[in-house]
Amino acid sequence: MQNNQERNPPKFAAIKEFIFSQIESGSWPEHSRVPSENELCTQFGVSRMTARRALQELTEQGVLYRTQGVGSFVASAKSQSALLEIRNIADDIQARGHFHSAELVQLTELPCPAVVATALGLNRNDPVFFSLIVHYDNQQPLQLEARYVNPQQIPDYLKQDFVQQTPHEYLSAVAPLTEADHLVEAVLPDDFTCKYLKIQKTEPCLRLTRRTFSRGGAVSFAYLTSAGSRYRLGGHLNIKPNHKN
Amino acid sequence: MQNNQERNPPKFAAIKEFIFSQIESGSWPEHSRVPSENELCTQFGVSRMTARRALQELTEQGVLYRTQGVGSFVASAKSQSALLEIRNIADDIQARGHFHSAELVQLTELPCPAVVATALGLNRNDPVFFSLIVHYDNQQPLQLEARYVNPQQIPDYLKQDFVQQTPHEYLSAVAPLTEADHLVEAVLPDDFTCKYLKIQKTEPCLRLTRRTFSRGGAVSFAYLTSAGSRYRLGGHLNIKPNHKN
DNA sequence: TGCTGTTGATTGTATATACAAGAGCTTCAG
DNA sequence: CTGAAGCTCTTGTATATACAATCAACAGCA
Repeated sequence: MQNNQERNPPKFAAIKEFIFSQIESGSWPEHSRVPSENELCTQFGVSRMTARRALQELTEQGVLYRTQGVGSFVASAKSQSALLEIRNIADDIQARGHFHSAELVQLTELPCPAVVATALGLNRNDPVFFSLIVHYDNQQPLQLEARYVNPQQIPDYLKQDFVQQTPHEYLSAVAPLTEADHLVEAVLPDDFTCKYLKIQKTEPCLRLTRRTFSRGGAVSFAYLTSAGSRYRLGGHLNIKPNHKN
Repeated sequence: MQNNQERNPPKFAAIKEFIFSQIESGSWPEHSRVPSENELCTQFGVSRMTARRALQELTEQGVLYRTQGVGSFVASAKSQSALLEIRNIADDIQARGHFHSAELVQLTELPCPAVVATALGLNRNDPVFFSLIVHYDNQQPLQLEARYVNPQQIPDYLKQDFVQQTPHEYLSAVAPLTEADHLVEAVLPDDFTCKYLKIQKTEPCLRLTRRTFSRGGAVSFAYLTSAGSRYRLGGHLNIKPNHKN
């Protein structure tokens, strides 16, 4: 795997990439059927065991699920990534600028996901501003933040610090969350997170959520995703109450 | 997998169990060679692809590692699980009793692991008491606790609640940790955790550590492992400062 | 001694084939 | 109309075979 010197790209890898790209581009939506083993055989001119291996590995990676006697299907985005759907937009807007130890890699407008709508008191599919920020600590990517901003609260938002907090300040800001929010969960990283945090697909991550408020109401909602192993050193995750407002 | 009704136990599974049992019992120590694919073919009277599948899956599970041209070897216990070494003892002592919503599934004495020695102020390989506790919430396994108890502090330990705290109380007790401890990390579950929390190998877990103290010093050290998905409902992880001492 | 090439063992990839098991559908008898 | 039987497609397991790629060890030569 690590010694892949373009010697002889395996056929099953090509099939995997084909299937993954179809899902990634949205051509094959959630829970839709993917070609059966035999169909892949004829499409790619390979034996069934080779086609099978591609489907098998994608299943182990959580991209597909299969049922004997029925077929293979695209797993839900929830099990893959909430960010997968916007990945195609992101590649164009990388590296917008540097602010302290953080980097804004994406800034766009999106229809509001359900979770965010609830958190910000908006309606589903109302427009929200979406930004993606990588936080660094001594040149090492430490945390990926997906931030949704309430457009109705932009004036208040601009008064807040944007990307100027250190990662430690971000983490210590978690405490004043309301009970309705997820506090922390463990997830497998999506491709986006892998890319920016420079980790493997199999390395579990920590995800925290944070809401900020002003007198006018909820201003922003953010997912803060960190590589689990980056926090095994003592002191990083020194959560303490931090009620400033 | 879940519909294993003893219909037709696959041959590759039998080979996997054989290899795993050899490692578990210590017959095949770390980094020792395991039989090659062809050797397993003749030993078990199967084809190479079947023997290969057994080795392959054990490699994916972190039990073995393989090198082309060389062979297959037993992975270090560190990459498997710190609990693997005592798994053979555990099966006998399951379901000792029920205390509220927790179940003590193992109780034994062990040489002190390095991490625990540091946490409790003991020397490496000093004897410690080890207990394994499954916490339930409404019949659903919620958390697996691996608790190491300082034998020198047993009197103080017996004064503390044993398995009578609710999972929520356990989590809220995290706050008074010293900075030297890991607070929270995301890990992939070992076989033990899979078994007791009824989750898949691929579902990432949250792991917290907790130390308890008395006037005499550190009393116990525990790993608290929870299925990540179990805590996505609001309110479970309501961490707040809880300095009772 | 030191280097090179060969050889054998082992794992990686791939094909062709076969049968079992599960799920959905059609057909047909009652 | 209903239920049972059968058909077909799908995935799961298994075999036999072949070649490629990698590594260790050995033999032979300078």
